[in-house]
Amino acid sequence: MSQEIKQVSLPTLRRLPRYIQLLKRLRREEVASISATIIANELGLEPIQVRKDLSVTGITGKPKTGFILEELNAALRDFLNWGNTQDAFLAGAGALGVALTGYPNFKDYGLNIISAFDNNPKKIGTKIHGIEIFPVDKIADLAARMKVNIGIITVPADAAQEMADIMVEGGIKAIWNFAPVQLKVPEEVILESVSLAQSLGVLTHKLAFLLERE
Amino acid sequence: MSQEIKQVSLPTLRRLPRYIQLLKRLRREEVASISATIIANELGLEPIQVRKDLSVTGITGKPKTGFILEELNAALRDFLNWGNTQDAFLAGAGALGVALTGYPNFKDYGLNIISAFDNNPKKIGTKIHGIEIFPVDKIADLAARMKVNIGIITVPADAAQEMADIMVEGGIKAIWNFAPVQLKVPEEVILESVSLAQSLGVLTHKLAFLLERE
DNA sequence: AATATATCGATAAATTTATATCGATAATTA
DNA sequence: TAATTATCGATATAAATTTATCGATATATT
Repeated sequence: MSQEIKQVSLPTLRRLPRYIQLLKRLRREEVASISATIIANELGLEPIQVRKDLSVTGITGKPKTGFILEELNAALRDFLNWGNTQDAFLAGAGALGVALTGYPNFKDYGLNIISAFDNNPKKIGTKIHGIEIFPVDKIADLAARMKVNIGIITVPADAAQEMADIMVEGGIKAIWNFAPVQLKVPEEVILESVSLAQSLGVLTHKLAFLLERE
Repeated sequence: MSQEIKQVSLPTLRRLPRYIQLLKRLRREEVASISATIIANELGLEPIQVRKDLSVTGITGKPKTGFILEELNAALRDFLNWGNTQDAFLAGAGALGVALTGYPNFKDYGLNIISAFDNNPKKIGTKIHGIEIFPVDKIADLAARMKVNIGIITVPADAAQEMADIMVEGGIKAIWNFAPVQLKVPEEVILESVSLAQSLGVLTHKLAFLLERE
């Protein structure tokens, strides 16, 4: 991590998208305002925690009624910079890569995958969900020229570090890693990993514990 | 969460799979023993933290050399119950579902997807990665009869809660949710969610912060 | 108009989690 | 064989995070 003036704690930051998800549903139900109490109930949190989390966005609520939904939504999205869509490259057009390019909600999350990359000659030149696939060795050059800031890694574990290096070389500033390895990147590069193993480990351990007690 | 005698903290539990991943690589390099110091260096953690984490498995190391790799690996996998593969149902044979069924490493993580379920009549009866697709309304009955403990949800957000309800009805004890919603399940059911939005939110916020300072 | 109620937001306390300290010990080196 | 070094593991401290308390205030109710 960089020398960032850590203003908001990671646990708080991680909860913010959950609030947005909830608001998305409530907007459809045309709710006008919402209190921290209700949010907490919906998400299984404590009202105090919700209030504290929301305060990082600078928003203020009103006693008795809570927060104006649209205002809160805007404040959260602004804090995560989701209104300001960033272009991204995706490396690895396998099943997971294809799934990600087809995910319809990323535009709401401030992410726009503009190109995919793969080593498989059969895939190069083809399109997945309207996104063209280029050879992997073009990543660095294209990223630099197009000033792409985000790189998504969906290649197998043993190719992931090389892919990260290429992305860094191309000036990519943030890597979203789906490969099951710990990548090494320079301090100033943001690295965020989605680890299925991590999540599954929590589940299997708890399940084992549960089954044991039966 | 249940009334579980919380022995191991969630942060620790979440790090355990990372240790296993590292060991997987080191095993191929035929390393015989490894110290907490080295593990910490590889994963960007503190040696003390690693030692404390590993201690939950009951393993002990030797001064100067550390832990015997195979022993450590076994202890970690045993703690997560990864040696004891559990059958799982997957609901939602879309792109993400397909990607998950094709993921080759789940068998190492104690997970075995045995059947998939979908509402699309065109998909029913077909196979993905050797796994047959059944109609969604069969989930509860089949889960109960086959004593399947794990359900994986990869359906769209608005169908996810219904799917969770069906799984619970079928006696499924642990749900691995990939839909971007907060599911409501009975207290005794384990719920573990993979939230792309959460992870992406951390990334986009940090990136915005970084770009702002340039 | 007065009272009751739900909620906010600031400050304080409690809890959890991470890190530091240090004696003991196995391997290595002099 | 003695001294040195790296590491473990137990205990203690520090830091981060969550939860509690409480006065203030906007809305609803009597």
